[in-house]
Amino acid sequence: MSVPFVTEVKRTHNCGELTARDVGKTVVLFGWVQNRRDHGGAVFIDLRDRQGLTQVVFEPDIDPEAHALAGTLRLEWCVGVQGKVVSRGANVNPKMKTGEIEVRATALTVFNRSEPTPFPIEDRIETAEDKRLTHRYLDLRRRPLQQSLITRSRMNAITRSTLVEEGFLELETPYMGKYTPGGARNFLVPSRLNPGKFYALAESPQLYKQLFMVAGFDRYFQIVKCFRDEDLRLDRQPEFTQIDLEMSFVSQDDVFAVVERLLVRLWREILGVEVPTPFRRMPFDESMARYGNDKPDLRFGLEHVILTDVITAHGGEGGVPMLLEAVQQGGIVKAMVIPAAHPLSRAEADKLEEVARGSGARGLARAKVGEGGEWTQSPLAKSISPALRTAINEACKAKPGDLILFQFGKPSLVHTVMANLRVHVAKKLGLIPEVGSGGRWELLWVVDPPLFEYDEERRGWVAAHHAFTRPHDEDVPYLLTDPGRVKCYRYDVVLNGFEIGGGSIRLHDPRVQAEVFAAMGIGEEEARNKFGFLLDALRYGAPPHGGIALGMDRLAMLLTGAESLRDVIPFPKSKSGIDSMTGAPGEVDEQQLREVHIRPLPPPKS
RNA sequence: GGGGAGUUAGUUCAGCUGGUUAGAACGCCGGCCUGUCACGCCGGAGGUCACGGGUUCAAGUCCCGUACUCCUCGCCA
Repeated sequence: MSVPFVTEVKRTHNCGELTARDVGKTVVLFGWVQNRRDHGGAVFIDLRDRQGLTQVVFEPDIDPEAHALAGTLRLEWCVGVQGKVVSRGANVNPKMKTGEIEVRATALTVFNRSEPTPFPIEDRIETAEDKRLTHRYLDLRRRPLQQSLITRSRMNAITRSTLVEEGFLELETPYMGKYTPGGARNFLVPSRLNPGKFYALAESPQLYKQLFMVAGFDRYFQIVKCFRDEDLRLDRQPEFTQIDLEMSFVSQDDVFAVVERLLVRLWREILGVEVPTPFRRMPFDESMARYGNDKPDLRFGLEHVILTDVITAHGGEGGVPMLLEAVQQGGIVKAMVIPAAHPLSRAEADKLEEVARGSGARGLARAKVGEGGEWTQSPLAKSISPALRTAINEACKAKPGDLILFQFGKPSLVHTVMANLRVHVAKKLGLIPEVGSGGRWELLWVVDPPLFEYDEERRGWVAAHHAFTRPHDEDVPYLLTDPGRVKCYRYDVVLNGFEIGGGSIRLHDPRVQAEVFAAMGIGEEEARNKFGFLLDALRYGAPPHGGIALGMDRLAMLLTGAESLRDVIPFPKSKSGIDSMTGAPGEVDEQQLREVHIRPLPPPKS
C-alpha cells in the first residue's frame, strides 16, 4: 500500500522537535538520510532536516515493505516517513535533542536517491575549501553553515524591525550607476544601448543616500549589496552586504546612538549578551600611536610606545646612528613590550622577525631587559648609551625580563608592522584566541581622523575617505594653509580588531566643499565633471546629514564565530574571485561581445 | 603586483638519502547481523601521484615552468 506523500500526506513535524511529550502521535517527517545502521532485522535511520535529527526505526514485523525498502537506503537520500512516535525506553540517546523518542515507521518513500557525496555531510569536516565550494549546495547541508545562514536571516529581521521602529525608511538604490573616481576599483558593465559607455556597479549607495536626504526622506536604510573589484581576503569579498543608513539633522552623536541601539539588540537577541553603551571613543591619532592602526583590538594590551622624541632628545651623543638617521629622515621609532610574565623562547622571538618581514619590515630589533636595565640579545646593546637605554626603558615602562621590540622608519610601515606584531604576539601568548571572540566584545568608535592624507605618488593631498566628509569647524581655516592638520567627522565602529562599520557627517555647505576640492587640487570643472549631480543637489537646501554603513558579512562572521567571511555567505568567491561551482567569471561568445561593443585584448604575458 | 605554504584513491592523509606491484582510515560495492546511534563482522573495487617540460639506467620523490587553492604585504576613499 503506497502512501500519497506530499500530495495528500503532509509533513506534520520537523526533525528537531519531537520529544517524550509526543509519544503516541502518528507523524510524517521529510528529510535526508544522515546515517543508517542496518542490523538485518531493525534498521535505524537518522533523518535530518534543517531543524535537527530524528531516529527512525524500521522493523520487519511492523511493516515488511517499509523495512525492505529501508534496507536499500543510502546517505543523503531524500525520503518521507510516516510512523508512530515511541519512547526509546532504556535506549535514550542523551546526545540528541530528540533522543528520548524514535519514530517507528509504518511507511517509507524515497523522493530521490543520492550519489555518494564528494565529501561527508557532517558538522566537522576537513575537506579542502575549494572542493566544498565546488559542491556548495552540499556544503550548505552541513549544520554549521545552516546555522550561520539562519543567524544571518535573523540579523536581517532584527535590523529591519529595529530601524523601522527608529523611523527609518527602507529605500532602494541602483546597482548600476555612473563611475565616480576615487575609492575602490569598480566593476564595469558595458552598455549595449550606448556604445562605448559603461555602468559601474555601485561600490556603495553613498551618493544616492545623500540624495535621499536632499529629497527630504530624513532617515533611510537599506540592507544592500556592494561591489568592489579589489583583491580578496579572509574578510573581503568582491560582492558584500552592508547595512547602509543615512540621517538628516543629526550630529555624530545621534548616529552613534542609533547604531549602538542596533548593535546592542543584535548582540542581545542573537547571543544573549549585553554589550555596554555608550561605546568607548578613541581619536584616530591615539589609535595609531597606541595600536598602529585605526581598528584596534582592545581585548588585550601590548600597546605601542612612540620613541621618536626620546631618540631626538638623545641624538647628539650616545644615540644609535640607525635610529637617529631614521628619525632625521622623517621616520618614527616605535616599541612594544612583551612582559616577562609571558616569556617567549629564543626561537619564538626569532620567529617574530619573520612575521615583521612578512609585513614589509626590513628587520626587527629587540632587546631583552636585564636586572640592571641592561640589554641583551640585542643588536642595539653595544652602541646605545646608558642614558638613552634608561630613557627608553622608562618610556616603555620596561622591567627586568621584559622583551622590547623596535621598529623604525617610514611611519605607515612602522605602524603596520607593529600592529601586525601586536596581534601576532597576542595570539601566540594566548591573550586572544586564534579565531573568535573568546566571549569578549570590545566595541569602540574611532573618531576624528584627518580629512586628507598625503599621496606621495601624486605629490598632493587626497581625501582620506571621501570628498564629502565634513571637516571640524575649527579646522576649516586650515583647509588651504595646512591641510594635514584638518580633522573631520568621520568615524569607524570597531569590534575586536575588525572594522565593522564606518561613516561620516557629510559636507552639505557648498562653500566649504569648494575649499576641500581646492585643497585637493580639484578644479571646479573637474569637480562638476565627477560629482556634478551631487554638487547641484547640495545647492537646493540640502539638510545637514550623516550616516554609516555596517559590514553585514563581518557582523555575521563575528556573531557566529565563523573563521571566514566565506562561511557566512551562501555562495562566496574564492581568493581569486572565482566561483568554482558555476565557473564564473566565464567566457562569452563573440556575438555577445559585439552586442555590447567590446573587443577583448589578447591576454597579457608570453 | 610582491612574499610564503600547498596539490598523492570519492575524502583526510602517509609514502625516508630517487629503486620492484604507491599504502592506511573513512566513504563506496557485495554478503551476514533485531537495539544501534562513530553499530559490528567478512570480502571487494577504486590512483593520469594537479598539468607541461627537464635531469637520470630509473622520478610521487630532484630541477624549471604553468594552473588552481590558502595565508600575508600592497590595494580596499
